[in-house]
Amino acid sequence: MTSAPPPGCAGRRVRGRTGRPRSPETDRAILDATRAALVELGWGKLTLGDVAARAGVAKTTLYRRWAGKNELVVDAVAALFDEHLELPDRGSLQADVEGVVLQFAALLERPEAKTALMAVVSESTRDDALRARIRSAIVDRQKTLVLLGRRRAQARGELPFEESPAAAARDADLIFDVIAGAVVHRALVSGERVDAEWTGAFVALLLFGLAGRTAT
Amino acid sequence: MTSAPPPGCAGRRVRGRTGRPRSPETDRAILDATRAALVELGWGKLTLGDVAARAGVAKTTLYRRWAGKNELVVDAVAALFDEHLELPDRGSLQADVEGVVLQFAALLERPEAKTALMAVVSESTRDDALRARIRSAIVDRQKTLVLLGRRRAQARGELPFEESPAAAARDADLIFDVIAGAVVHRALVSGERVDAEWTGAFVALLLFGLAGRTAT
Amino acid sequence: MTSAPPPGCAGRRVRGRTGRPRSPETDRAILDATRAALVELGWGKLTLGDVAARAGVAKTTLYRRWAGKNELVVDAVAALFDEHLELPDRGSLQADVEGVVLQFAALLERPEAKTALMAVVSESTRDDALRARIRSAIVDRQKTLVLLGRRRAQARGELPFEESPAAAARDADLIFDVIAGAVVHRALVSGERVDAEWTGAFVALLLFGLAGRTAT
Amino acid sequence: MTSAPPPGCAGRRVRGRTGRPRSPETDRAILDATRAALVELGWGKLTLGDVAARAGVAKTTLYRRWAGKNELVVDAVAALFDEHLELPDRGSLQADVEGVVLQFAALLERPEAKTALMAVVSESTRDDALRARIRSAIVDRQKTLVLLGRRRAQARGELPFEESPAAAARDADLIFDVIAGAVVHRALVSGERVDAEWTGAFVALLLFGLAGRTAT
DNA sequence: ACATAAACGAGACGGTACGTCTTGTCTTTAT
DNA sequence: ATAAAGACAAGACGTACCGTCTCGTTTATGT
Repeated sequence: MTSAPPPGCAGRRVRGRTGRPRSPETDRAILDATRAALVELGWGKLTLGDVAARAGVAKTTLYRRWAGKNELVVDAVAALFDEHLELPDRGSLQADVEGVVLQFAALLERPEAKTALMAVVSESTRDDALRARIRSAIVDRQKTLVLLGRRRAQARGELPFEESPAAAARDADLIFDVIAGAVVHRALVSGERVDAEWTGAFVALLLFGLAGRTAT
Repeated sequence: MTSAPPPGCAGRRVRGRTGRPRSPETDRAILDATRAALVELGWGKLTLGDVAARAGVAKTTLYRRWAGKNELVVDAVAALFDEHLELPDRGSLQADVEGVVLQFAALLERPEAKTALMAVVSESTRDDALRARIRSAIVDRQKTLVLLGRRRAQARGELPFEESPAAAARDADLIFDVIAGAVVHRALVSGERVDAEWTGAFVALLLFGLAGRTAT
Repeated sequence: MTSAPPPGCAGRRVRGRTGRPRSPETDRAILDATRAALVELGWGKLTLGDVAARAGVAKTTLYRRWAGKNELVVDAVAALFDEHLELPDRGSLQADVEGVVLQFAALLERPEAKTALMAVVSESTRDDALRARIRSAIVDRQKTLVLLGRRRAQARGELPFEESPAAAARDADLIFDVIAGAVVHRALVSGERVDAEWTGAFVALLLFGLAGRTAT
Repeated sequence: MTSAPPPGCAGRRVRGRTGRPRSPETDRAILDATRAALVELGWGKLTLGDVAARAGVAKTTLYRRWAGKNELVVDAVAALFDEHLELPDRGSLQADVEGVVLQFAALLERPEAKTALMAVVSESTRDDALRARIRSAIVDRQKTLVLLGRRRAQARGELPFEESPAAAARDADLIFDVIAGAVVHRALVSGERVDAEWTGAFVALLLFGLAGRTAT
């Protein structure tokens, strides 16, 4: 999960060849400014006029490329996920899961990710286009980690192969929601740190279950 | 989780006995109007002026009792949680968990809960007072369900007693984050329905773990 | 123009004899507070809540006695005119007029009089009741000075007796408007000081006219 | 006093050449709306939001050009003075003065002038910038009429030439305060009409003085 | 002495306007 | 054609006062 494909900013249509071309540096400057503003102001106080000023860019330019605050922030945050999530092989399913949990937790400690993630999710509950954008820019990218981890565990013999592709997909979705959900809830709703101790306890629960732990 | 203690709206200080007392009907009218406005407009478009108008109340009156949008919405949503979450004894740990998961999912399908919950969580990442308010008004109330469920399961012999109060508290927190997190993530981030099938699979995973399921 | 009749605050009706009587000190405290607030804040920023607070009195008490800002300020300012305008006999018409002009100018240098006078006049252009109140509380009191001065000048032989009472009244009104108008305009509109030099030139003009001055 | 120089609205600074220029029609629309609102509502009830709505303009646009109610109203009223005061040669000093007095009186019968003039004068007692604005926008323009009238009277031999420029200026100021003050006081404070009869008596007094009238 | 009734303080209340801010569009000049 | 600057209409923001109201308390009578 390293080389990001073009951020796919919504307003960008395939253009004719005439006219002054859009500066690609401008894209970067705006996204950087967005992240910086998120850190300082949070979602609620973030304004597009302020982002434009920070980026040294006219508001017009900003609106030419993104439809609004939501779209801009999704793109700005998506880049963070691309840069910071990966799944090196740590030799066992348990170690792999613990690794990705801690990585995800580190990401969620960044103020720009923390604030923005919940905010855009909140907005997406009333905006289908936004939900789709979040799914493709953020959720689906994370989900590949689950698929990769399972494939490795299956190769090691830690997990059985699935009976059908449909069951496999359902199961991956479930595991993804449990892992991502637990980490997000711990970090943002409960407001507690996701440290090694909690991670260990969580992965134990995930692998062996409430009942399984009892038996152990 | 039925009889709600007074909603504890923050602005209400212990006052002297002089002056006209605040009308308690006004409190209710404002909270009802807030929920109605959330359904229609969502968090982003919600306006305190609009809430005041719906409640047939002056903006001043509203600001006299709540410091802002966040505080108001937390109280308005907290009431929903109080009214709609309970844990009737269904005879087994598995049935109890499935019951509460479905109940929680039904709550999260209400548009006012959906939008508002994530929005205030997002804001709480930059506002400690708000986080405390959410914790006491929403999170802690839900957490009692976990404690109650565990006590029952222990009474039935499904779960062992904890070694220490500290360990018990840590474990309850973990279980709570896993259940609530998974349901919220499924419903709001992944945007999929939390139906009986998913619930069954999730509870199986929770009870027996990835490894345990394999063995079964 | 010394012993003021009761300030005649509008709201005071003849009451039954039971019930707690209104405190006369409260009247004074409110009028004093009004003048003090006028000095500090001016007409535009003056608020009745602030006056009440300064007087150590509840807003209700204030509204029980005066209908609003205008009425209150007229009464507060009228007292100033009562206290500060009089016409000692200085031996000649010229000296008498110069004396009253300087006295009036001194009054208009008080910030509370300055601001309040023009403000209530402005309001009175759209409020007949207020105009009547100003006339009886302020204008008529000043006008008696003109009548007194003319009587003295006639006794000295400086001015002839009028042919008819109607002509006498018209002439007194004219002289009053010229004197008061010139002083007010100089002091408040032109914003220049009314000093001995200007007063001398003005009274010379008033007595001898543009043409008469030329001849002299 | 016909062709008005640019109204000189305070907020207008010399700007760079980029950016959308301010619409000059907007200026006119706002000033017209201000006068209309003054007629209907008077100074006290006049609302900048209402003015903006009448002018079909956003409040922001209004505040971009004027600092507040006072400044706006001064400019709106100044235009009236520019349009309605002039001094055609009527052949004699007496006729000239009577003409300008009646003209000024007609102006002061307009409700927008009546209310607004005293109100801004009242505010100007606490605001030096406002006083300066009134002086340059209204007072100084009127004063030129006095200068013009005197020059004509001197040319006709009705008045002598002044000994020094300083004395000339002092004298013009005095005459201006007497004429304007008397008319304003008669019209607004005493609340009586300035008709031909009063005007005749006033101009006679002005030309010949209290003593001079007696001799005649 | 004891009721009656108004005055009084405190402060909630429904309104209205404030002056500022942000949004997304539009219009200009400059590159 | 794109960029920067900034005007613009729209409308929400949170605050301040308005004038009214509802309380509980106090202070004069009139019995």
